[in-house]
Amino acid sequence: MLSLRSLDENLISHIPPFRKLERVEIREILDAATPKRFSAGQAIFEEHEPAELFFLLLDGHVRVIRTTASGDQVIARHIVSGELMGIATAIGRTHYPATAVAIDDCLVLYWPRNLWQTFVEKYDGFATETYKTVGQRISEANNRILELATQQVEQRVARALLRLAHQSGRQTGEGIEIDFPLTRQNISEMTGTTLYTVSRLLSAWEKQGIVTSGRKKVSVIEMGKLKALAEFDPETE
Amino acid sequence: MLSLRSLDENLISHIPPFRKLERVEIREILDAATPKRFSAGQAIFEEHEPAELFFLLLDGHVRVIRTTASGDQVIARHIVSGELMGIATAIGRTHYPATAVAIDDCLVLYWPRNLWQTFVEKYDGFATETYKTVGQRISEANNRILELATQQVEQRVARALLRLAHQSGRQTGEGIEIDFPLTRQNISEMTGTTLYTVSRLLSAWEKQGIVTSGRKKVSVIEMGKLKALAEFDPETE
DNA sequence: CGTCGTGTTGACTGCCATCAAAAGTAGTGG
DNA sequence: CCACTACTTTTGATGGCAGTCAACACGACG
Repeated sequence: MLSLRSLDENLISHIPPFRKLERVEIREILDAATPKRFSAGQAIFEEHEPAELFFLLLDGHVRVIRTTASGDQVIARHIVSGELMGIATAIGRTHYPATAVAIDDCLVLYWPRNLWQTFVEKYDGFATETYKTVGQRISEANNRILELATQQVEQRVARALLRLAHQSGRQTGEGIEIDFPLTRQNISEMTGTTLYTVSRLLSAWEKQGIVTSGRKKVSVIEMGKLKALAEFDPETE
Repeated sequence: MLSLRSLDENLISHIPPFRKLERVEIREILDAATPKRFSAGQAIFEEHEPAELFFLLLDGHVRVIRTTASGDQVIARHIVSGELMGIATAIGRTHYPATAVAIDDCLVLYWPRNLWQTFVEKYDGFATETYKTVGQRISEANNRILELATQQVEQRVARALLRLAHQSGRQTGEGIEIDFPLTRQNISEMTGTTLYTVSRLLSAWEKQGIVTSGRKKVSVIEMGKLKALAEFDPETE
């Protein structure tokens, strides 16, 4: 675990938005930052709150959640270490559009909103890199729309697992384990289905040796077969 | 219809990204622009093409479409006059993420990609306003994900119609008519359903006096009732 | 050892996709 | 002006995917 005291330049020098900066500049940025720990389950910021701060996740995993009027939850995305979050202000939003919850113990840095403008103007490459991030998130969102609109539940769940394995996977003896706690319910909230259906799919896949799973744990064993399921198109069959 | 010759400052002076600019600046921007007409059905730019240009729609309606590997189409959004489009470059994309097709006859202005950077740096408010636009599109995308993941087809179609009526509605004697050609198939591609289901819904609603519809035409008569359908939540009933 | 959160499985249901066929609407050219 | 064609829309019949409900099993943790 990273310590609160060791805010040295190496911490963020390799992260895209800061990569092109001089050590002095990184020093400035770190001096302006406040580090904070969040323990598993704690909310880092809440939907509809004024976006006073923006964050950089240094360690841990964060789930970004939106809730409907009727109480359904949808997981918008997962944030892994090295990513910025709560950057509503970058895109002209004054309030957070979603809630961010620490999945495991997290270490974040944060800055007041008004420093965003400074960073953009003062630090070369910061704007470009963060807008690239924004662009990627738009793409992701549009891809999800495409999936939800055109694919079957089985394909969507397969894709979700592939993305998680790719993004937060840890190689183990057996296969690739998703390295944060993940319930059937969580998966259903990522894919617009129910925990029952996810449970049935995982059971079936486990029988075929494609995945193994336990309580809040999922590992992908046969990447290839899972990819096949994700790309399977009943029309062309 | 606007003429190609009448590129005077009033054309764009009221549009958000340009609103704060001096007449001289607007003149510069217009002098750098190329106007072009597209007739109904023509593609303005295509998915996966390098994003060499960015556009401003001056008149007409544009549909933004994505196509899956299996040939399904999804309508990402509609663009109405006064909106920028093809601004992939703003968010660090080098290629267009979707295809834009003229729904009716359209008049657009376009600029080469490399002028984007100039606009952002030189013209005050341009960056802020366009990033606000980007932010709105992210919100829209996330809202659609929420809808697709949690709502029934009926609610999604109701919402889609409400949005269209709001965005491109024209008050008529009877109600609010969506002022561009719109088929059942189009609506189904906006909502992730089939043209059959949309047809059934519209028929049912027409019997209840909520909408009227004809070939490629839909009008909303009873806004209130349609809103009720859009918000109806089986769980709280 | 009891409790609570999580996961599994079976039975049932219903929404909505799919398929098929026919009717309505524009636009075209003879 | 009408026949012809292409597209759009409607409606019925059918079936299946996946949601819902219920009951139970399992594991973690105090």
